[in-house]
Amino acid sequence: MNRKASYLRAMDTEQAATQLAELGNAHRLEAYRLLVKAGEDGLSVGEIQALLDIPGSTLSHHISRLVWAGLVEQSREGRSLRCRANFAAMHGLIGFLADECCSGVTTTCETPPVQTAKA
Amino acid sequence: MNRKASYLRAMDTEQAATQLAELGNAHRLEAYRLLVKAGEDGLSVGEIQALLDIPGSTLSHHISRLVWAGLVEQSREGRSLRCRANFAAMHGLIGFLADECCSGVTTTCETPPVQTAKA
DNA sequence: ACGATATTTCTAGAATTATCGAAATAATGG
DNA sequence: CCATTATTTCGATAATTCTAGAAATATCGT
Repeated sequence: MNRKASYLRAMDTEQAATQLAELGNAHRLEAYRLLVKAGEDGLSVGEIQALLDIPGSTLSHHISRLVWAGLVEQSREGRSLRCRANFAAMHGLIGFLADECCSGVTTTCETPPVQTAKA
Repeated sequence: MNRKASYLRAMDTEQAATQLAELGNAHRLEAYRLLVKAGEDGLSVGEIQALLDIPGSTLSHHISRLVWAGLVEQSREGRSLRCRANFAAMHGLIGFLADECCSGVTTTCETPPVQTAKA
């Protein structure tokens, strides 16, 4: 953890490793998946905390890492901080993994997924 | 790092996090990508070492983690240990990441990628 | 059995990460 | 301004990970 996400260039190994490492923790991965499910509406930190049931300081630590890695974005809404998955980053990461490996992989959603039900 | 890959069930968060964490290190990710590129031929540990230029003990440590996570498989060939990417695991992981997110993602290669040139 | 090659295991220090309570900061509504 | 809610920052500790040299193990050819 020593390099910020840039998005200016195609994903390099270091950036991909950074993002994979941040997703490589069960708490963070669960939080991230909740955000992916939530789509463009996102979730507040408190909502995530209620769903994951972990101490606030611990969750804050994990979310800040996801934000640092460029996988999650935050914006304040009153007293709450709303978190949203960065879908572009996700696609970039999947593309990186699939590159040189899975010729059939295509990611077609530029925007968040179809909203069926709120988390 | 406290749980072996099972493959008996659909990927769960813990297993996905384990595999993501193992890919979340630049040395391991580079080694893994070399193996993905190499396709079904794979590469020996020594060949990977020559390409990555890191001490043998360090590389051995990283490869053992990839093997432990189920991302790489090894088989002895004489004095060398041949390493191959586990493409099924890779597809499972990409599927897990894409699930609930990227409706357009499909991975179509069951077998290693088209062999164009050796690494 | 010996020597050479390939790779792992052992070991240990440095660095990073995870965890969480307590205190601090931010925003809102009286 | 005060109380309340939401979240982060601080601080401390335990645990894990990274790194790499040295020694050990495995395999082969002779």
